[in-house]
Amino acid sequence: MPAPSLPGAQTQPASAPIDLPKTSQSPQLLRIRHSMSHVLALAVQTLFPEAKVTIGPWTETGFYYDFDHPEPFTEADLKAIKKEMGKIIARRLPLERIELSRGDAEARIRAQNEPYKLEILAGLVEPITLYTLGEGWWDLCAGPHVANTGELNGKAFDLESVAGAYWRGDENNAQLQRIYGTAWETPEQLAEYRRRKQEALRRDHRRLGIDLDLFSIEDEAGAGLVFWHPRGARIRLLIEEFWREAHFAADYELLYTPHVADLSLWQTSGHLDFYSESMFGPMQVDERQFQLKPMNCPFHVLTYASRLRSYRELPIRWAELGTVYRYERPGVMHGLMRVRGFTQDDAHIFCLPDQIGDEILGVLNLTEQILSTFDFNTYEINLSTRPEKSIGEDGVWELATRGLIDALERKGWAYTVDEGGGAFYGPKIDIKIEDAIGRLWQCSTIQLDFNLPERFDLEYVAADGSRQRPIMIHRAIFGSLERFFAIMVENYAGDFPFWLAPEQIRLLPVSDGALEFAADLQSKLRAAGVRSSLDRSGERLGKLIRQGEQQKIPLLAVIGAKEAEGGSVSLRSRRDGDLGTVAVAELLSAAAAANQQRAAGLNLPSP
RNA sequence: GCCGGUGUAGCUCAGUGGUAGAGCAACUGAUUCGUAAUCAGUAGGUCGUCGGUUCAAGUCCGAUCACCGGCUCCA
Repeated sequence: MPAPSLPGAQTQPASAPIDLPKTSQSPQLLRIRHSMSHVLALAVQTLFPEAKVTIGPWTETGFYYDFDHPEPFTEADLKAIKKEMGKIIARRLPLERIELSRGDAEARIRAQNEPYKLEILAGLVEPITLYTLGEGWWDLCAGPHVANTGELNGKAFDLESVAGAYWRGDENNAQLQRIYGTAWETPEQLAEYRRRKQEALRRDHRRLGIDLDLFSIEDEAGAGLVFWHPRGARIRLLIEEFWREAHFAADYELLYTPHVADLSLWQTSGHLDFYSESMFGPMQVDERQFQLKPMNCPFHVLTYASRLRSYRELPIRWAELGTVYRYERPGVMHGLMRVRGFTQDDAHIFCLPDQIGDEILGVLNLTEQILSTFDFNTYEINLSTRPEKSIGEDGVWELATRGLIDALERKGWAYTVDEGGGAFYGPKIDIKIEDAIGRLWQCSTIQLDFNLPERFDLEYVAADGSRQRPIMIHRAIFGSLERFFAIMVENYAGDFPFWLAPEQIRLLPVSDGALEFAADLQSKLRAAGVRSSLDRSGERLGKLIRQGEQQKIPLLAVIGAKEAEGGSVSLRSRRDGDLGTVAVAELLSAAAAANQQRAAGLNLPSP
């Protein structure tokens, strides 16, 4: 019997997964998508002659085109446009490249009355090229394109959505209407693309957050403020416990600092000058103004400055799970990914200049250890160097940048360099992780800071008795716990490894006769530090199993008369299927060991 | 903040100006059951919020809040 298709069931592709080429990896696909955007523009101007064209590039999965059109495009319009595009493709219209002078191009654009094209022309260097599409329609374009629309597959494209977009990406400019589309070489690729979109939807942490009762965001409390429900809170606690353990092992100390502080602190730090738009407003308390903290760094800096420091103390490594609040504009919040209150796994290292390399290497090792525990094993590393507008002396920048490179090379991690991409106060390393469906997420960041030690006049006493400025390193591994949690939920699709599951084992009595034995087993599990629940609903086994699977419980333990008598359970694993009969003693020790080792599943002795 | 869309039961959704609905979940009862849904019953709503039009508003209009898809932003 085929497996029933259920919301909670794993969706497996029927055959081998189809490889989906990215535009940047396939010259032919690039031509297809580029031409497809011209076909879209022609279709729109055929149906809506008053629409003005602007730009229409390819994207990694398709293409879009921005139009200036007074009436918003509707879903029905999209359907009509798609139909018109189909007709254009079927006519096998040629696309021809024409090279012309600036004057000729300008004359042609004026004849068509396309104001945006005129603006684009002003920024182009000769030779100017345009591409025709059939008779009469053309667009300023560098290409390349397919030779004729017969190379486009009328069954391998779709229009996906309409969105607002600003002319030249500037919110002070006119708002245009962007039509997004996707296009592929074959209908099979389109189907696979749709399947992957479905898969991303299935993994959406906002969906899973509701289904698995992990967290919520409450209207009455405000947008972007997270309520962790018991199951989500338990997972977060497990993450935090592991994080603390790893930090102590890496010779960090932990800090707790206030959530608010006198506004002057943010004047000293400089945040008020260039960050105030992202801060919650100040509050008046007694005679002083207080500020909800958008960052933890000034607090760690104050802690450092609380007494005189010797060079013998350095490096100092202080970490804090610090909850910060930042004002995000309405309309930008997104589940747990972008919120107004979140917890950073922040740490600051104060060290001597010649300790930079070792310290950065230590951070890289700790980062790898922590991320790989959540099955993120593929990284993309970026090194950002000194920008034009920056503070600090050349020698310090060079020393610091060399320290970062030195650490990356000792770690053996390949990286790309973003010249001039650093912050004004120091160079940095950003780490992106790849998830189970190939998406990249930037979580970890390591930044050197020459600014804050200066502003707060941080010092240590050197060997010769002189006062020197320490080097400050900011680093976060998860970045934001909320956001990392969301990424992790989507990476696992809600199927948490055993050690992270809020409910690890659900005990399912076949009938009420097994309840007593099950209750006894539950207290044994609790004593062993294993999280379990006992279903007393009296429902039939089939239903209990269905519910357990839908709630993605890692282990279901069926308990009937047989098991009660033999002191065992019949185990069913969400990842590995039926595990057969397991003695209670074995279950207890295997489950406790799995927790201890932070394992994905139990290691049971073979039967 | 900007463009477009959506707010009806815990969840998914139906309801085209005239008595607020379904499925699942919940609760109660019966059933005591062996690996993805037992049966029956009960309860659950200021239709996001505020204002307006109308004899009458879930439905039409306005404002507002939130969410969704984007844009912009994210030292």
